[in-house]
Amino acid sequence: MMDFGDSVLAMTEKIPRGRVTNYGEIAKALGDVRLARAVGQALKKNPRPVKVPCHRVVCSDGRIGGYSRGVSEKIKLLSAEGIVVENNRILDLERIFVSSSELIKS
DNA sequence: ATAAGGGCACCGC
DNA sequence: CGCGGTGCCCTTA
Repeated sequence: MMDFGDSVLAMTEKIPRGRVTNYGEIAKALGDVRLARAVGQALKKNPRPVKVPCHRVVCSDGRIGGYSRGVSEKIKLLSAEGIVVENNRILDLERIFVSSSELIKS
């Protein structure tokens, strides 16, 4: 059960510290970009805090997106990793962005 | 089994 | 560039 969600969590865990990705990439890594929403659901459900850096997952447009515990907290976590967030937006997104290929790679 | 919601992505205006 | 509407998948009630 929760096979899908588990996969999502696994991908999320593979996101290096100080880097971020978007739901779509994770979805693509799982096979389809349309799974993006489902991905968000999986993270929202309640992954394993700290073990799964769901805060490193943002929107495809570079927006912070949402966060179960509050966007503010998410931004705080990102900042703590050196990720610059301005106006609910990630700066230098492409610089820290992790492609689906990277996620698929183990 | 059916219905509704959700941490989205994409296209069009 | 910004906003709004639509479509997909999965999960929970």
